[in-house]
Amino acid sequence: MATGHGARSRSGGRPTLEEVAARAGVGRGTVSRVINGSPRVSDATRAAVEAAVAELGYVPNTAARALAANRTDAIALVVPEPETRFFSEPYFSDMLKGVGAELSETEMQLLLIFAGNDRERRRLAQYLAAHRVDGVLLVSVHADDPLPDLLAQLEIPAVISGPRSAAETLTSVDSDNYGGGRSAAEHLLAGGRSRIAHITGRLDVYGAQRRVDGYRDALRDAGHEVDERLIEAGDFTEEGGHRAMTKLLARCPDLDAVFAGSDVMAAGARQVLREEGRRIPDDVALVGYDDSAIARHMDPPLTSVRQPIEEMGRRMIDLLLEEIADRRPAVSRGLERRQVVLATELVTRASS
Amino acid sequence: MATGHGARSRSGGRPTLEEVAARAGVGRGTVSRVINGSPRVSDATRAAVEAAVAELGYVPNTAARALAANRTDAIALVVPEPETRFFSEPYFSDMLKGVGAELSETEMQLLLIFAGNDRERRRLAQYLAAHRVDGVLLVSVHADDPLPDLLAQLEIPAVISGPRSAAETLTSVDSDNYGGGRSAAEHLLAGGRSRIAHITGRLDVYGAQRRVDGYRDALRDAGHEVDERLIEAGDFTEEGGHRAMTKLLARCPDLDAVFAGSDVMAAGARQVLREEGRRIPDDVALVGYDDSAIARHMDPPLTSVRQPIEEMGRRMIDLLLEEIADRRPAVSRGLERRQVVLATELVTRASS
DNA sequence: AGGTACTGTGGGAGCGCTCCCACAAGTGAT
DNA sequence: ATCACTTGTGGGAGCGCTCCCACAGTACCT
Repeated sequence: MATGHGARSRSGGRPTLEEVAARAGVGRGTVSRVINGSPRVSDATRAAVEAAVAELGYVPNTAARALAANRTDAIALVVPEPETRFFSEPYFSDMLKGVGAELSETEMQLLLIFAGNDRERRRLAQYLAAHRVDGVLLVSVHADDPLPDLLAQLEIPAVISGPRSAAETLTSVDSDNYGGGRSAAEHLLAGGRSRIAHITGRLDVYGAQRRVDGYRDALRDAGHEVDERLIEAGDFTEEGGHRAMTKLLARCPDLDAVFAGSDVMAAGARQVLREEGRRIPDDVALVGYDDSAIARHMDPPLTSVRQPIEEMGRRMIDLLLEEIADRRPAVSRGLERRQVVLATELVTRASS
Repeated sequence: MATGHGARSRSGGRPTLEEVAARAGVGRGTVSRVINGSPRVSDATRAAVEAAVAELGYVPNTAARALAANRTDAIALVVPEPETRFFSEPYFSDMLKGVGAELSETEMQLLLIFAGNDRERRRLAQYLAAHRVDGVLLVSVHADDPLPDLLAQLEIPAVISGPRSAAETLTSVDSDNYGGGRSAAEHLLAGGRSRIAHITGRLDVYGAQRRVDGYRDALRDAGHEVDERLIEAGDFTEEGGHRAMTKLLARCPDLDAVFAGSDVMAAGARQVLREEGRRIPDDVALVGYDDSAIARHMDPPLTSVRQPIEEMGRRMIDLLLEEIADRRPAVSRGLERRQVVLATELVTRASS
């Protein structure tokens, strides 16, 4: 029965484009043009359509649009880590803040996807294969992660937050880890320290390596020889910092400064120093990395290298949106790989 | 050009249902049945279709499915708080863990949506109006939040994690706050304490009120009269706990126990007690709520009421999926409102 | 033999949008 | 007046699915 031959059916009574068109006395195409902000519409028509949209409370059907236009208006922030780490590290929350801020300017929707274990990874692969997002933001990727290659194979635009190596093929955004490491060491040198130890981050993280490089070059350029016994590998955890500091102190009791590759590791190191009766900064100066909340609340407050993480998030979105916009014949891809590097800043506090 | 009259077009060369059907030598409908696990397919046909799916690497097009079936296979976890709180409170991370675990059994996708400020709230309203999710999980909702009503109006299935009041109309999952408050007080009474103070949570949070109720009833049932001067309102923050403890101590110097409405507030209270030279638990016994990481690491370790938050997340998903499944004529809605309450558990440590 | 029922299957008719071609109407040069 | 553009507009033809009706085939009763 019924006059209706489609409209007003299953979708829960929501108005459709067609209904808006009828109401405004124009064609379907014209309404579509107004909705999508095409300039090829006269002012009068536009006004009429907008009125009809408002009266009917029209909201476009995303599924129909996605089907017809072959895009989803959604991007995913993929975290190849268990939820736990995501929540415990301020890095992610800052990044998310920047991403969210930049994205709120657009119509894009952000999905947060964790891929910490095999099961989750398989789901993610399915998800990506179904092209349920227009692009992907990848944070905290280890050197041997296959995810970037999967993304490339599926031809899904992606931006990575820390390149996996100097030869990273994906578009990437990073802070200047080399410069950060360098400035930390230079600051300690300028303070008259000469036996400067370094607790590194996980060395399969490219950024951690770069910090070491910066530290080395700063010492060398100041005319010091780099004493390898003053370098000890950590793993970004507090326990790791604790362990490394213990070893360093045993090996080089004469050290007068420590540059830790993260604030959390600095906290671990501080505990050892205190237990051993070394005063900070009088006996040993301490510098961290990240300028996280820990740094401000530490006793004494910790000098630390600040990374513009929020800004990184914003830039990642910018780049990703660009990549999505000019998705064109695969030919021009990969040639002009883009790497953005943002400056770090040393925040000086009482620990040095 | 082209034999194709549709298939093999814009979608980036991904195989379609039709192509799978051709390959398997069956009709479109049959393939659809196999994909969706309908029992009305013969074993031989099913095998043939599955083979074709595997060979072609077929993955259903979500947009097309959503359009045709009027569902999205996605649900949203809506957090009406700024990101910051979300990250700083273990409550959310535990909840997310439970939710994720339960959801990984299904094909449903989880979206995390923050609605901490007006702008984000408007976006969320748009999002919900567009019916981009099949259901919503609501956590940490204040008494006067309009979100639940919006959801009801849009007829979107929703489950709330802490009811706004005893008269909550939405399906809800909660822990037994009354029982938790009661067990904390009973524990202190059993330990021979008689002047038991209580630092409450924000009283516009229903659960916080219920904890007070439990505390009151426990004292009353033990034959004590409730001294209102022993009750002071906090706000779930450490500073709030600090303030409240200061007032309580000034008002009732003879108190011999404190039940704080959260571990974080207990931490604030502990600091005051220590500064005032009260030994824990010798002079004053202390009990918290949440059994968070803080409780275990406090000095002395804090007795606390554990809520099964992960389990709550799982139950919320169960209920939501049910509601989505039997979405039927609005008539049967709202009548049988469902409230699940999970038991709490007192974890005894050295502070009491 | 006819009826009734159920099982398995094919394929038409949408879902609500975007894309794009066709075309009317206006503008200005020839 | 003619031609060549430009601007604005309508609507057909899909996008890849699900839903459901129709129907062939088989089985089991009368």
